[in-house]
Amino acid sequence: MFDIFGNFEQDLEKEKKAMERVKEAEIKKKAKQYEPSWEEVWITGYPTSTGNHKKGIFQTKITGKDAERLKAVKTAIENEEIGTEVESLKKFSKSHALNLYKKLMEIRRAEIIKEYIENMPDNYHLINTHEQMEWVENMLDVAYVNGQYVGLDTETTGVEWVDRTVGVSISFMNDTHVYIPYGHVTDVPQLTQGFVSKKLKKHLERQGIKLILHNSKFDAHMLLKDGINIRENIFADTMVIQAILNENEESFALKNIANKYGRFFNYHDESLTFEELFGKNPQNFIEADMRLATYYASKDTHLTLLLFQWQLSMMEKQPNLKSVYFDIEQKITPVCIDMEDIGFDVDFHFGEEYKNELQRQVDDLEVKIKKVFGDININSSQQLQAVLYDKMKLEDVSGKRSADAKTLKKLAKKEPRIKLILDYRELKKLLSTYIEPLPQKVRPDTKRLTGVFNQIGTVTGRFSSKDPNLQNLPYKARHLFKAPEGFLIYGIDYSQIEPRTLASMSGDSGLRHPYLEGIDLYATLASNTFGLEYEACLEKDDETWRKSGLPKHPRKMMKVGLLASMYGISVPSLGESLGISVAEAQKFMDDFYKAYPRMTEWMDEVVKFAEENSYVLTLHGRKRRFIGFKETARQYHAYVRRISNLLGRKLEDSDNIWRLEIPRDLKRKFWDVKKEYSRVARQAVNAVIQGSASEIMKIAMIKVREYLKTKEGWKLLATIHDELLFEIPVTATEQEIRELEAIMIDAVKLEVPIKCDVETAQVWGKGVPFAEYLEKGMEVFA
DNA sequence: GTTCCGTGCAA
DNA sequence: TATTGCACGGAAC
Repeated sequence: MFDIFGNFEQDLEKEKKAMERVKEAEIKKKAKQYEPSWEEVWITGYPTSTGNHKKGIFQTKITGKDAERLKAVKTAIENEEIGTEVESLKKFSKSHALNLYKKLMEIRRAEIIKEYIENMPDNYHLINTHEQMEWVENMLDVAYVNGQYVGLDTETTGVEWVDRTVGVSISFMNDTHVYIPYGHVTDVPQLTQGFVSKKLKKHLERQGIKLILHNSKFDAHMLLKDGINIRENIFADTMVIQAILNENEESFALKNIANKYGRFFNYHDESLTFEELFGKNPQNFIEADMRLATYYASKDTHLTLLLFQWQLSMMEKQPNLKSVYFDIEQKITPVCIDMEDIGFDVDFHFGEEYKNELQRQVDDLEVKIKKVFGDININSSQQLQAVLYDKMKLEDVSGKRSADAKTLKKLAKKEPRIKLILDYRELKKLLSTYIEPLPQKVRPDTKRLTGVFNQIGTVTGRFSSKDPNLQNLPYKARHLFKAPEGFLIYGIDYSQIEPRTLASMSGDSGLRHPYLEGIDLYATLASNTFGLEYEACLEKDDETWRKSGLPKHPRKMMKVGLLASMYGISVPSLGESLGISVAEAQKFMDDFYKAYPRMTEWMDEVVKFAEENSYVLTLHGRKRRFIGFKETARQYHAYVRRISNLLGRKLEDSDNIWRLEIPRDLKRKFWDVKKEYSRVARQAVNAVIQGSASEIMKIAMIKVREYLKTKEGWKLLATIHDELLFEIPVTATEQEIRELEAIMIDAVKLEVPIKCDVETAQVWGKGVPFAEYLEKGMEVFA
């Protein structure tokens, strides 16, 4: 009986399923015939023949660059610049769109090239005869005699040390712009490199000619290979000036600056970049139509001259900035060129030995680690996380499954074998980032290792360094660099330059006191903050502070504490880094600020200034701008007032916002604004101190360069923020070294004395105090 | 090949 | 939930 019903039910079920299949088939058929709309393809998506939903292109995961490309393609198709190139929009996928982007760029490029050639301005000239060269020389003469600006730029085979100049463009104030090729691959006649170099050398090295370039260091290095030294005549570098006018600039490429500000100097052009025109391979430029090359090259110097004149007018309105450029940055450029040209002497023998030794140790550790943690790639944080947190089930102390050194050190307390990974990381980093690659990066022509120093590499005024970064070499990697036979390396560093700057600028007599008296800064600060005797705060006294109940040695606390106040650290972070409780950290900072009221007041004033002006000023008038801070500050203070009203009392900095009895939504909004406000407030105070200290160094470097000109064989090798490195003949006298030190000390007059420490070394990083070297002689290095 | 992320070095 | 930087290796596209 049940069977019958069972069968019946089964039949019914079959029937139902059959009908569903028909329905599905119909849907599929419909979907197959379905032609998605333009909107669906890009934005909303549409149903597919398999019954799934096809996502719109913008609904899929897209990286920033691709998003831009896709938008460009969409717009180009909508404007009928290109077609979709598919029969059905169903075939229009993201990858198809990205392919279309390449085509689109190709079409635009061809279009622009054609246009450039057709519309060549009649004041752009190709120079390829002796008569024309004579004409150019005449104009250079006139410009020199009349003190007129001369725009200058080189075209090259690339940006490496092995690359060479293939042509030079020059722009004159009479609106004449020329390109002189000598290394192109072309049927068009060219003057020879030797001829052009000889002629240009005569004019470009003439003392006082006012050369205007964009990224002048590059051209200076390139021209030097043809025997032309322009570094003394770089009157203005428009890239550097732009950084003084706006340190927040997204891109300092000439074309980008021109596109952004061109309307202010009557330059209307959606100019393409070199890469957009010629692709990544410089060879394409060298082989390009000479008319196009002339157009492109001439336009660059033309543009540079126009940009400079606009920048000059902007600096006239802000005299501080004008002097920051002409008194500091302009004169720093040749110092950079010197350093980049000289470089370090490398100890290849030591490098080879050390490399092999490190390699052995790394291999050894790798074997041990794989035995313990399995066959994983130790360099992969992802794989390491999986082993530590999933396989070994270690406690996630960071809350983020971190595998960084800080976290691993904590984990190592429960699992000592993690120490192997820490050791591996340390040695592997040293080997693969420094010891192995650095010796290979020496310049082929000089066999010395040169880096690039960027005078506008930071928003505060400090230098940055790259290729390689000579400012962050670990101690052990510094040993790769030595003084050549007959020379010594000298390191002269400013002692506590940032605290001194703070003491000077804030006018806090308490802060100035230890410097004026020549006693220990941190012990003095600790003495005043904790109310202990000065003597008890020196680190040789390890007893008094214990009895007083302080959590750490007061001098050590003070070192971190002062740094904390200059960086604007949060109290919990200070507690963390000192290993004390938040309450203890809070009390510490309260006491510190109370002991140095003028310093505290000054910091508040800096923030207040930033709130009112959206920028702060350094000692020499450099600006650090915080766009939008006025508004952030307004919102922040409005929230503080609102919350204070709700609480019926003043909201304190030490209040924990999350524990207050106010609406949750308000807490979140306040938290976000406060975060941004505090971040900028920290940056503002730090920018004044760091920026002013960096100016002292820059001014010192300018004066040092003049001094070195009077010495045979003395070289400035590098700047590491508060330190200068020199290569100096062993024959140098104490008197001479003291003169050099004095130049740094006297570079800028502060309200406190400035002090330097001098170190002498044969190998970088293995130096001894100068006094010790004087006493013991070369023996001291044995 | 490009780009992002995590990590780690310096003052 | 600390300022300013740059380089490397892995991973995803």
